[in-house]
Amino acid sequence: MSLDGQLPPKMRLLRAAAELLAKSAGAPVSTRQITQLAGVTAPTLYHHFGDKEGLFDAVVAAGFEEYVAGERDFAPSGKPLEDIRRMWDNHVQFGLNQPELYLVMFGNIRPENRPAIVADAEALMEEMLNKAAAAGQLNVQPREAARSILAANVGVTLMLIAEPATERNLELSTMTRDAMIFAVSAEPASGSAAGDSGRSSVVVAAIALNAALQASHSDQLSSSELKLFLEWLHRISASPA
Amino acid sequence: MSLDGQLPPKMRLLRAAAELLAKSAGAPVSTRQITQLAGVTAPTLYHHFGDKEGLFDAVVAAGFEEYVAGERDFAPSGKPLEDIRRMWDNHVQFGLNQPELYLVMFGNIRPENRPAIVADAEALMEEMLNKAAAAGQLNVQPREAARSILAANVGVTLMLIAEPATERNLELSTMTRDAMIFAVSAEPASGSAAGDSGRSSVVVAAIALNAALQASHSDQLSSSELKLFLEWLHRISASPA
DNA sequence: CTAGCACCTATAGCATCGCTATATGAACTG
DNA sequence: CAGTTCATATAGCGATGCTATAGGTGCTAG
Repeated sequence: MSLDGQLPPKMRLLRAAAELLAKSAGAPVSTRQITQLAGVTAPTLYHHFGDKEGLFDAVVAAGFEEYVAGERDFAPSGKPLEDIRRMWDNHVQFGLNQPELYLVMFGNIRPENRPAIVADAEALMEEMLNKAAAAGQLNVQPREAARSILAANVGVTLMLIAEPATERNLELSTMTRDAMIFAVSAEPASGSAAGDSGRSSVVVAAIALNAALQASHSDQLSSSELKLFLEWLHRISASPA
Repeated sequence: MSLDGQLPPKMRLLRAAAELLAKSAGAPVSTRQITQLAGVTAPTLYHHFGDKEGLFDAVVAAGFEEYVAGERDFAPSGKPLEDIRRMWDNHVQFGLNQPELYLVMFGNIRPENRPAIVADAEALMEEMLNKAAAAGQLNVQPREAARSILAANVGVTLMLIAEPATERNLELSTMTRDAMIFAVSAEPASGSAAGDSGRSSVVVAAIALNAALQASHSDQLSSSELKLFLEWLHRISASPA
């Protein structure tokens, strides 16, 4: 009805679905609404997307690419940990800007459904954490750290979405963010009398070396040697604090 | 059909809904399924609960009371922070035991829908944190700490639910849990750090690890393994830029 | 005992939902 | 121009959430 531009119906369906999904606050969006807004009839939808969920997945995928693009845009700050902070903030902002989309992406994930997007988000975070690890700023395995940080990031975003926009307190985000990053980083942390929270420098160095090795393809060791070497490295860096 | 006990229809509807919701993995549950299992016809449902969502809310409320009861059961440990750890673990376990119920409770929360349950959960956590604060073990306001911890707790639980049960790694939970508790506790801490020492390469990391390994007698590797490991480390360290 | 009354439940059906069997048109290929 | 493939439309099926209406059930009052 209003999206009758010259765009191909597939695109019009995507936009219509995204638009309806965005404005209808939580209420279910019917395929008939979508097809009508797109100026198309039902079979067209099912021809292109197979399923209502297929269409929604496509919308989510598009939104996710936008999200990833936003995350990748500002990487080049020299400080990896600072980049992770911005990544966190960007994640939260994305969720608050498009709450419905975000809820579909992260609020309804079920085992068989789609760990795909979550896995991508984890990979993105891990990639950034690898730089921190290579710089010796990481206390734990990048993968574990990425999962942990992302989990907290999602939890905070969901909680912020849940409360009315007027009384959203972003301090919840920054506080949790810094708590997670601090707990994961190899910063001084020192001075604490209780002091077993920081891990030994062996572990930190091993983690750093591991990340550095995987980043640069050193040819000082044969592949079989490297394999064993990495295994030992992993054993060291996985040792309990 | 099978829940024809002498229980009143209202209770039978609740149990039928809970049972169907629990076993149907994510698939939508129809009112017809529920009423049939409860041995009741449609209007009965709407007379008692007004709405399908009303019925689900009742199920959620019942489940939440069970959850709260579980949380309150073991409070009396002398150490508040230890209690919070158990509270966290109990939360995660509840989510993993009844994933569908949990997803309805925490996965779909929208501003107008029901911050009620979340608020209750926050209050529960805050109550426990107040004891920690009274003992001088807290670094921030109990309310903020409660919100932050609960957000991370929900995020972790959702992430664990999202991945197949076979490869669930509970270490994600304990790691995030301890990170949050540590960041909130009255240790020196100081959340955001700025310290960055220059970026390091494979060589630098290897040298660092070498030094660290020789300084501390790690027992993760046998002596023969360690010897070969150090040799390789040396080879890497000696490699040209 | 019966009349009234509030409560609870059943019959039947509406509007809408996601989806599809089938057919028609357009566009490219030989 | 014939044949094939892709894309859209017509019409309708089964299932869904929900309801207008009516029919029992148990009570207390007369």
